[in-house]
Amino acid sequence: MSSVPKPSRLSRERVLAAAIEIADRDGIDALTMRRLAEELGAGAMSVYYHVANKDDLLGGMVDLVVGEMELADGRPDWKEALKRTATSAHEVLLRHPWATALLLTGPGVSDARLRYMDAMLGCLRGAGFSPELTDLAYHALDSHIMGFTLWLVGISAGMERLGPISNVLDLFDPREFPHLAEHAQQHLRERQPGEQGAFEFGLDLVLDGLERRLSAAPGAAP
Amino acid sequence: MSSVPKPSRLSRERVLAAAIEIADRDGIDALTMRRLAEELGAGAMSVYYHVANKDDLLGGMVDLVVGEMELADGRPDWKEALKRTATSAHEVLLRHPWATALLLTGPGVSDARLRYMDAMLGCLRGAGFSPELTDLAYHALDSHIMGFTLWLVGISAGMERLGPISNVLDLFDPREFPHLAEHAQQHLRERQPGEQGAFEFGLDLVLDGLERRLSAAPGAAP
DNA sequence: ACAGTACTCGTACGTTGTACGAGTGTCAAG
DNA sequence: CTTGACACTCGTACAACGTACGAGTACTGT
Repeated sequence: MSSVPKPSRLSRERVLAAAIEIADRDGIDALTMRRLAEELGAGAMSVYYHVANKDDLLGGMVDLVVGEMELADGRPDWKEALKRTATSAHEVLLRHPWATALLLTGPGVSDARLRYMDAMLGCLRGAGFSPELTDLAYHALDSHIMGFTLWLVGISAGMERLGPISNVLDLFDPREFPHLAEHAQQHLRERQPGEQGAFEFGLDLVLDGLERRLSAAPGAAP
Repeated sequence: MSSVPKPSRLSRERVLAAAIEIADRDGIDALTMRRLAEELGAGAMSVYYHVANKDDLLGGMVDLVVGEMELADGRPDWKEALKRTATSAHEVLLRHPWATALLLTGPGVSDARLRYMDAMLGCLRGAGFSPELTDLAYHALDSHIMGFTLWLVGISAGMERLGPISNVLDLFDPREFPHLAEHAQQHLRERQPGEQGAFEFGLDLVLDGLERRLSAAPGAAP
């Protein structure tokens, strides 16, 4: 009768979507197989027909998240192209704060991940980087994207746990850690624009450095 | 009779040391409260007298690991000083592969961590960076250290899971991901020196960029 | 109508973190 | 020596987790 499967029927897509919703809303620890099944209005074990096990579930979720990222294209301005993918990846990962840790510690690499990597590598090679430099550049960029994002979601989670305000100076003695005190006050001055700026600052640092390395030793023309 | 507590008595130090040993040897997943107690020759619940709960245990472990890291000092060559802390942190984290993820996702900041941060911030301020630039520089450096290290331990673990050799080209179609294939072969050319070089490459990228930003806008003399 | 396939789910098991409270040893004061 | 307080150990028990197993149900093509 129904050409579209009734909402009571499950599917891998519905399972993954519900799992992502739970993780986004209540955190990755709240994502239980039973809780996921409940959200889907199904029995606990029904999920296992569409997903091999929890690792497979997590892998599928990460896959979808990575799929949201904008791929590096072959526009003439390679720095701009890389900046766009990097910023896109950063923003996507901030939308799904649980994903970054999974991406870095997860078991396997998904197809979407391979596509993302390949696009970035292609962008670098197209810009004239040698295979060796491309390799190094890729890891420098990826480290910054992942490292910065993971740090940001980490302290965001920490902030929430500590309550709304909780004077920062209660956490440590400004006498013992004078530079840290200054650093904390620095962070309280600006809000979101400051954090975003920090990501782009480090990104520009890496990109500018890469540009200099490129002009110092341009790749051999094939 | 015994001035030194008998080895059958536990202590927070003995508990944390045993926990780190288990995590280093068998991975963080093998670290169970029961397994830890067994290693200590004690009953499962005895551990809880010296440690509030598992989070406290993990926090204490991370604290010890961070304590191993070489602090940034005030030597005249600030780039060299930062390179030393960064490399030290990288090496320490490679000795304890489980620690990086905990450091970035863990609940609270420990005293050792605060000391480490303060030393690095102090080094930057001493080099003449303004508070704003110091803030940005610190996060750029930290992101690279953590991001690169976490990526490295991640793929190391992944490699072990995949078995000894397992031709890389079996993982994806070189036709579909040509740049990725080149990247993989690039990685197989050199061994350990290549990976270490990649960390220092990204580090130099950041440090060189910071030096340029510094000379472009030197900090105000206090 | 029937066989087969696709899918659902109730029950049950092993493992985990840890709350609870009863035990043991040591030591200072009476 | 007795007594009580304290520091510390640990056996039992429970709730929550991932998931193996197999019986149940619904849909499909013949």
